[in-house]
Amino acid sequence: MAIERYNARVAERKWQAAWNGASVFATRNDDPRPKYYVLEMFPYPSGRIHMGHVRNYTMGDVVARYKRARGFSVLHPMGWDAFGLPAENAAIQNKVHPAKWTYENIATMRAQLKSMGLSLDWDREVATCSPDYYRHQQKLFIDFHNAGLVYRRKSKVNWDPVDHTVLANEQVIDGRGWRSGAVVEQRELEQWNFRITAYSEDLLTALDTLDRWPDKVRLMQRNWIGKSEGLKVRFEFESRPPSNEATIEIFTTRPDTLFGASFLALSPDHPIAVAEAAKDPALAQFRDRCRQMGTSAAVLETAEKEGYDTGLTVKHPFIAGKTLRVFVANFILMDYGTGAIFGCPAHDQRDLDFARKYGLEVTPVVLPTGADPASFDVGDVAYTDDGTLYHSDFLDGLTIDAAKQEVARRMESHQVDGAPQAARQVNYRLRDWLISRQRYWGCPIPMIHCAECGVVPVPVEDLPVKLPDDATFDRPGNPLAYHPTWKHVACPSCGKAATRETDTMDTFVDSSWYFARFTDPWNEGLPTTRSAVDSWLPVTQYIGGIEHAILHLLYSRFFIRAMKATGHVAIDEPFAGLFTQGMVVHETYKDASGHWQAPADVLIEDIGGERRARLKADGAPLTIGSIEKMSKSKKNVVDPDEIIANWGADTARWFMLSDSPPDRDVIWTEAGVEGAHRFVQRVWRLVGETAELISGATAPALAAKLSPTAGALRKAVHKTLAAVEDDIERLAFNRAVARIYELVNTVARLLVETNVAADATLKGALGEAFDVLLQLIQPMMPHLAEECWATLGRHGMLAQTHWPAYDPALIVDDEITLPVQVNGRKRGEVTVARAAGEAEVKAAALALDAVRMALDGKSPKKVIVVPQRIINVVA
RNA sequence: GCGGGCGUGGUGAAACUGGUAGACGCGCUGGACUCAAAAUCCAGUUCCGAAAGGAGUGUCGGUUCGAUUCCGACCGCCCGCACCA
Repeated sequence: MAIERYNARVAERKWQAAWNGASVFATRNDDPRPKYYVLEMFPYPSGRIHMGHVRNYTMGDVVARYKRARGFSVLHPMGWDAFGLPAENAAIQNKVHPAKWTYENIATMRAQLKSMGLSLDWDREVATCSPDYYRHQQKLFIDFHNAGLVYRRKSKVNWDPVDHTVLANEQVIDGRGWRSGAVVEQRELEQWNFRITAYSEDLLTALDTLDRWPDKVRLMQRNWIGKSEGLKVRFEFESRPPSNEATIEIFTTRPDTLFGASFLALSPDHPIAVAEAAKDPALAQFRDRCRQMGTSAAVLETAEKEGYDTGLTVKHPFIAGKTLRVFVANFILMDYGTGAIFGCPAHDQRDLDFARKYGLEVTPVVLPTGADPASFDVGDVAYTDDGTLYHSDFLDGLTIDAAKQEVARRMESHQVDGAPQAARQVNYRLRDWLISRQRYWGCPIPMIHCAECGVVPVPVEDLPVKLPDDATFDRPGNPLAYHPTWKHVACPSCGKAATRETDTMDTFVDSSWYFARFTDPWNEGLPTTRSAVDSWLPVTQYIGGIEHAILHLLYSRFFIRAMKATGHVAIDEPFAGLFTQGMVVHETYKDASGHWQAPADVLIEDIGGERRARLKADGAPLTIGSIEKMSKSKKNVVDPDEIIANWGADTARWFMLSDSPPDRDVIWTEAGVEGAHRFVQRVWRLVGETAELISGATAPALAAKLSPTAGALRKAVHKTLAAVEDDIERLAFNRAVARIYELVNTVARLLVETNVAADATLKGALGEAFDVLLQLIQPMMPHLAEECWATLGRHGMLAQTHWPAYDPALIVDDEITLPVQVNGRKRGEVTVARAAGEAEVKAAALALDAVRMALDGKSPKKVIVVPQRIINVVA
């Protein structure tokens, strides 16, 4: 009987409709079963989904379907990170309103995601650009404001001259805007900030509780927060400067090296530097030069340390009569520590470079262990390792740590100009989160500026502050600011004419709480419903790209803390489990004139074992380039729509899971897709060939005494079941796939080699094998699994079926085969009873020909028997 | 510069806490079926060697009965941060 090929196009549409019709994936908040919240990072509606989405959402869907089958009430929602610049750029370039552009993209991408057969609860869909969503974000903003977590301040900002907007520090990469790539300029503007630094310490220490996060991400966040403990030290001026300060305060993490101090350096933006510059034109000039210097990594690396001697001097705190010159230096940052340092050239490379350039004294004060104090000297490399203090008076002989303590102790109790000379200080690299954006397509900041009352929050009953529909995009700058009427309102406090805040929020705000909104997106009155949000959060398993290791994940952690402080949630952390998946990469192809060519237009041939590429259209030879992340610029993209149309969603899903470990990059290849599709057809064919044979033969036959073949099959089936469970729990999808291949190979071989019809117990075992196999495949290839399930005449939909339990008795063997090594090299193997004692195992091993030959009549020095594992004979 | 990670066949990769290196996939080779092709099925496929045997997880050393796994040095690649005092 010929079996028709599996028609993915027809079957996938059919089952998607069937799941939808039965609302299989709609999740109820009042479901009493244990909850499991699996979430993939929601997409930006850029136009079409790409292969990265396919990989991300396939992984999440495997987890969702598996956990559902395991009896959990699974929340698996989807939404749209829908505000942002591309919509506004489209408005400028194509004269289409950002809302229209965005919602059309959403419609396209929703259809694409649905064609993948994802088990999503679409009833909970949210789009961050909808007033139904952002009204609640405005409420959160006001609550944060009232709790002191939002403030406005004039600050030097990173200004993107192409996008005409302010960027957060995190959005400046190598001195360029993260989206536009334009060199960022410095400007002073009144900006709204979230006080993320209020949680610096908590965000840092709580990383230790996130034991289901990758170490790498936790380390990145730890470094980003950048805690350092040190001392703020006040140096007394020898002579008061014209600005009339008595002291300069510096920050140091190395107070132990104070006896090696040879100068002080101030940031060009330090108040004293500014004040001095007002009277010293040369210093003013120097400051201008510093400001013009770029901030890109390339510039900084090559930039020389430069300083300007202010002529001011300060007293050394411990060495009577010693004075230090005060420089303004280009390498001192104003926004870290106090914007001033003391330089100890012997033990800091930058200070050393500076000292050598300006002929300043270099006195080593830390002696490496074992070095000779008489001869130890620092050349052009500062000594920054451990050692013992010397040349340091009362610190001599102390360790670095002890010296730090001693200096702090003495200075804390010593008064200078009416205050302690030093105070212990913890510094963080983390800065507050600047959220003001001068753009239209974002969540309006719900504040009103009144000449009388100052800055007043919009009353909650007036929310949302909606974006005007009739904005225009024909000139640069913020469309909200030059809209003729939108910003003019009455002050909520005094009723007089006032203006709205025209800044909108950074889109990272939108994505900082969407996972909470999913728990009850129907609540019109409040951002969250406490009973829902507290029972669903934290997200059990969050899956997304490593590129969000800092920004999105740190902001979300801050947001949950702020939402807790304002009574919107009870939890401490948003994501209990985090998984960062690798990228989808592809070969690149270039034609003779250096233009990139798309994989769809390329023909790959194997000529004499060498892969060659030609253009499909005219056969022109192409160069095969390196494997890189799929990107439009290199044209090495594969369109998910085409793959799904040609091969089916299940083939795409299976390939995404099978080839590489999920946290590593996966190389998309045509051959790999063909292989995946071959497997789809193979399963279908096996089911088709066997359906009639095993119909009606299941459990009853198993009760009888099994034939050896049937018994062996059952063992294989249950072992695979146990192993795949374990693999999916660890998100080791590639291993699960390999085990499923093995099981299918076993079944296929059995069908070829055995007359199944003659063995009733084997029919039963085979029936069970297919039931289990389809269940194992279901999370990964749900349509195929359903179609096969129906073909076998099983009842109901697989998507609603409970996961089978493996029989623990079947996954252990009565007899085991142990490798036998001689001197650590395998020489043979012995098969013994599982329960065999050490003596018996040893005897069996020594009886092996290979072992006897190796021993050559002598008795072994030692025989190591590792139970259930291995025997090693030491000759 | 600082911090972290990774180097396994032709190739994507397996090998849980030290215990049979290369499971599974791709590719390739041979065979069956076919007038032929596609599809499918069977067999083989780390390297050297006809075989017996030997070598082998970036390189060199160490610990161990036993090392892809642990330790040290080096080489190469990747990622994050970066004048953070």
